[in-house]
Amino acid sequence: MSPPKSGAAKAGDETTQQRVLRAAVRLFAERGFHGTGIRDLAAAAELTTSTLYHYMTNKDDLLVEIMMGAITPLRDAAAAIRADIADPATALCAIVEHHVWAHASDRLATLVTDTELRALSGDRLKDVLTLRDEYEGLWRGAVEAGVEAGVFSTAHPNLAARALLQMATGVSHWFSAKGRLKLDELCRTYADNALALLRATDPDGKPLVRADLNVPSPTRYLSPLP
Amino acid sequence: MSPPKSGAAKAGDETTQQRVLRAAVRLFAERGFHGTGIRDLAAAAELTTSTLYHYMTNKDDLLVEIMMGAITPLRDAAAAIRADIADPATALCAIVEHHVWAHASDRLATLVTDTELRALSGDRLKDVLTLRDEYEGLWRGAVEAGVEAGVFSTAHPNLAARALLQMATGVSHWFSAKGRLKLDELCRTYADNALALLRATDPDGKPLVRADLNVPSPTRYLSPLP
DNA sequence: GTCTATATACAGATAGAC
DNA sequence: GTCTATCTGTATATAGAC
Repeated sequence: MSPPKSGAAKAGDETTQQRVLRAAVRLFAERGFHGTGIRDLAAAAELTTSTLYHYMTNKDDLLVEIMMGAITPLRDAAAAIRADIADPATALCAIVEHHVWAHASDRLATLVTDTELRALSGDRLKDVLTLRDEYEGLWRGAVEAGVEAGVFSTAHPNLAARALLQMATGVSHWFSAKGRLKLDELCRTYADNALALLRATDPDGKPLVRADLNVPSPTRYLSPLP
Repeated sequence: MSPPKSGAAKAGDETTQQRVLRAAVRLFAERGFHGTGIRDLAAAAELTTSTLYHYMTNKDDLLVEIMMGAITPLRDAAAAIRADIADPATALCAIVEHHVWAHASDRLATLVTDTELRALSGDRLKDVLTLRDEYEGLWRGAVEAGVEAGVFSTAHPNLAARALLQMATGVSHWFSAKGRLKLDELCRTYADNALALLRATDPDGKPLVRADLNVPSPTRYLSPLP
């Protein structure tokens, strides 16, 4: 009930915890988890190391927090898309586009999530892996649904799903908002690439392209921010 | 001229330097470069830390050596394929298959190469990046050649090339020789996926599949081992 | 909530005997 | 070529005053 002592006054202001998370995401992405020291982290968040420990329990848990925060909305969005959209080609496009959109617009957090799994072990690793496996399962399911419906044609559906996922995840390695390519055009192109790779066809056997479909905007399935 | 004091007697034996490299590849892949200590490295190579330094200059250069050793043969093979094979679809398949073959059969070294670039800086980073950019350029060129010949159809050839490369590189994250999928079948599937993604067609406009082509074996373009 | 100061362990790398 | 011993710096994390 009492007003906060510092910051967080106006809406849109960043809490100290968010500042810590943002600094960690940037440094973990630039230098890697083990390449980032507590002192680097504290300096980037403009805190002393002791104060830093007031806002986190330890470095490992900070990484888990970043990863969970990146994967959970992806899984929720993919689950919602599969529940909402019956047409396999449209659903797959929506999943691909949401994934690409997230990896481009939250590039560093997704990059950390995809590259620092080996820094974790034990229960922390298990928790993140469980979530990630759920998410991958939704991709596999989307591909399989299309194969069963006769819309997709691929010799190894599971292999294709993994290939598509890794292709789309790669966006976080190079995307720049300053580049020539607009975000929505990028998403559409990856959806088209996915349909092509799966040799998607309409009932007449004609190759299916994204423009034939009514794919919802990638921002449609945003999770409410914490 | 004098016989070596220890090991390296019979052909097929491993020199101490090779043992160091092998240990480094395994540990860097498992724990990451910064997650691997000099002591871990020495223990894995069954040496003391001092003796380890007799076989390497320092940890950074060891990483560079691993990366160069992984990328150089890939670049050489892709360059040879582009020089040898005029047909764009066949050349692209050969490049994809060689890449997948290398990433599956030398999984850990390629994984390290693809994930630890950020551990390098300065000239060391520049050297590796130069080589990697050359390699990526060969992929781009192969895709563009097919687009210009009217064999491939894609809205963003450069984007497609990068997507294909990242898709194929992903193999090093999960492949296991013990799995059900045979290596040659894996290579063929990725080549087919690549043709599909590029919407490759024959002169009659019929979708092209890998079985229509005369693709050389991935082992055809092996570099002689050092 | 924020600080100074520090505990304790380990990092990469080397000296110098044999 | 291999060893024991060690240098020097930095790692994560905490104690305890304010």
